[in-house]
Amino acid sequence: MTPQPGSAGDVLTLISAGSATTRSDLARLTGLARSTISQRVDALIERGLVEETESGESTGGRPPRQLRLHTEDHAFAGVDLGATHCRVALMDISGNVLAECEDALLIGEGPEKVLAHVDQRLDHLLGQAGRPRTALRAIGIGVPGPVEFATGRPNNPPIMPGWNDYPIPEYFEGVEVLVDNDVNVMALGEHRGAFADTKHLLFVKVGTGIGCGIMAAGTLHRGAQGSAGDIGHIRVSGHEDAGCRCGNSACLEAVAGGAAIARRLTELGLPAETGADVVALVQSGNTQALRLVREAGRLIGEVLASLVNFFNPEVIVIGGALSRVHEHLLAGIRETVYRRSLPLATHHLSITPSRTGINAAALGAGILAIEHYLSPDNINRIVNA
Amino acid sequence: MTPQPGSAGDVLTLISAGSATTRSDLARLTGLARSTISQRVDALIERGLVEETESGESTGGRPPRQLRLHTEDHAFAGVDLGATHCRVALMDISGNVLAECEDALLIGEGPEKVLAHVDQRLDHLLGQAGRPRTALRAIGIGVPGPVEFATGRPNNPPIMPGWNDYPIPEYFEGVEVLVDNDVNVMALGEHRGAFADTKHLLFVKVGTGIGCGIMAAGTLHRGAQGSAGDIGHIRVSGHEDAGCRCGNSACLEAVAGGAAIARRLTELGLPAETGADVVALVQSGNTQALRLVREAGRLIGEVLASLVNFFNPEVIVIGGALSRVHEHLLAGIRETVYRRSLPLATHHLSITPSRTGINAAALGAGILAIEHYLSPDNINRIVNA
DNA sequence: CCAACTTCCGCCGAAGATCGAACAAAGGCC
DNA sequence: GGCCTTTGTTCGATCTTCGGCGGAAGTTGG
Repeated sequence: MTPQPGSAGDVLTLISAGSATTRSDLARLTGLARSTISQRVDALIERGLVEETESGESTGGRPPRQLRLHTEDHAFAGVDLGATHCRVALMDISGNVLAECEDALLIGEGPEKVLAHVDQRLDHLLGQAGRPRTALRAIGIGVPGPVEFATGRPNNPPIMPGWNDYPIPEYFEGVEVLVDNDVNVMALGEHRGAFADTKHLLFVKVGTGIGCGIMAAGTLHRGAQGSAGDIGHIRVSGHEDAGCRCGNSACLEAVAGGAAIARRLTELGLPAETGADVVALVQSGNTQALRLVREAGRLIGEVLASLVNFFNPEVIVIGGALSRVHEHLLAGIRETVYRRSLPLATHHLSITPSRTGINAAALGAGILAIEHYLSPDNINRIVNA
Repeated sequence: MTPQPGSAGDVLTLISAGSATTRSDLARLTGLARSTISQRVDALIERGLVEETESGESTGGRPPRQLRLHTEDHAFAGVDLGATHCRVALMDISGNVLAECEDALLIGEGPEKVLAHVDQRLDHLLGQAGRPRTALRAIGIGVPGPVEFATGRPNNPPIMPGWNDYPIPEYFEGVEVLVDNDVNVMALGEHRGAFADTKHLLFVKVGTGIGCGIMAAGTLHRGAQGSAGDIGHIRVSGHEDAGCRCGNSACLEAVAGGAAIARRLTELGLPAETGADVVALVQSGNTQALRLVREAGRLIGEVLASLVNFFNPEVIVIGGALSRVHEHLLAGIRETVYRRSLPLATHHLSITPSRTGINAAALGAGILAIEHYLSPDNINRIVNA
């Protein structure tokens, strides 16, 4: 229950985080005797979790033997299930992608069909990477709807017919499965990949709909029912006429989501259906589309301005399909946030486009799986077994 | 760094939280041998942190000796500094109030004068409780403005002239001092006092201004600059004409804060200046005042509806001066939140008035001090010294 | 009222974990 | 090549923890 540094799990955490690459580092960081560290490292090597690489640079004495995660024996999968697609990334224990794939897949087909597809893809990718199925330690899955994280069951998801309360982890046998909302895993992936030393971060996904993943104190904030971050249905002023699929009106998503922009473009005589169509129009230089995207940015910025006052994040990352035209979206967002939020909160705030891009969700889901496996508790269990 | 249950600090945490009251409980909860537990408990008793009380109920065998925090040798202070008042509560280590006092005090007098006043009050209360100054282990202070928690320095506080960047802890020698925003300590006090098993809670203070304390995963979320929870300057729709002291317009505080309501009542020919005046008018049955309070509730509810979608708390507690007429305020808040937030987030959400009342801040500040002192790390340091 | 049973708690030898000193290894520096 | 620095291992000493035993202090049942 208390920080008492020194278990094998802690040692591995330090190696995994890159905080320590040699036995001496570990001794210094943990305060343990060098002999004790050696013993811990030996145990980790014996379990195939750590390996020694070439000797490092000498600093005037014997050069230290470098340590790193042993990347051969284990595999992890990150699965990104969207409304109409499925991406799977196979990763090694240090987060490198070994193989990945993407196909069209309708989530509305229901859990059995979709998960069977995922399972088959997993086998395929494992074969491609030359690793046996038994190497697969954990799977992370991001789904487009709220999930009860502890059980991996979707919780009344609006766009996942047939999935309500379906126990996704039970479908896969012999592997640990973690299921979370897609925006949450994107936030996790972005945080670990690009902003690891940031404590409080918001990841805003602007696609067909609008959602937000929340990193608070370095961990995902999921809220009481796992529905935290559902900012798509926050009301924006001056759009009472815009009805939303949720039954209310003036929801952010109903005026600034990709679908909403597409609809308004269609009304202007520019046929568009999806966020991708909007992006295409903007990239073709259409000024109407550009104006609408920037206006959407302002509306999103209005909501984010409130959330900046409330949550006081260090970084806001903008991702999702529409972030492909992020310069215009960001212009609107920044303009509003910096005008409407308190100076203290905005002074050190940065608002940036996603760095992980299209694969954000799959990578984040994989990281969710890896971090679960590498958690000190789990490692101690493995080492002491 | 890892949960490795068993240090003296952990044992004390279990006793303090009431999770364990006997040595057997401790052995069961920690998984340590009974003999080891006895040794830990002995050390804690020797340091004057734990004491044995009467034997408990027998369950068929020898009755266990009950353990509890030793409340005699230590004292902690919680200080609530408002714009115009100062409350100090002296508490024992288990959070019971030994003595308290309240006086009018203008925070604008500046740190030296105000802190000298606090110091004198502390001596007075210690005398009243019959404890020497040396018994005072830690002081928690809540101030009406943003604070850099790590250093205890106010950060550009708007209503605390002369306090900017003043290192409050250094004023007190030989005692640990923790300084935080007043709303934060109120949230902490309310959480520990009434909603200890709640993970995510918002405490909304409606007084002259409007602020919010955030408990996320059982701990205070302070944000990157310690300005999290500053919801008073979130924009509400349809009140563009209402100018706010922050320079923007349509801020929640400028339309629904106690000062704003008082101003509007004055315009209606009902002279009022402060939140207390508003409360008095409502309690006297004035329908104009009642209408305005309810309307203020709706506006606050509009903002909270957004935050419920974003943060997904289990409980929202309403406190502050205006919560004395909470039935009317809450009616407006509930009405709007339940209409505008997503069903998943509101289904198990409860919105209730504060239970700790007028002393919320002083109690919360005291709890901040006590929890700091009782933190496993600190206790281990004390026991191993 | 007393014996049998249950639970609690301290004592103590055994087992295990950690430490630190000494030593070996491997490079840099002159 | 000799000396210095840093790294890593070996090994006995020390400290911690465990768990069995017995005494303490109750309840239960005849």
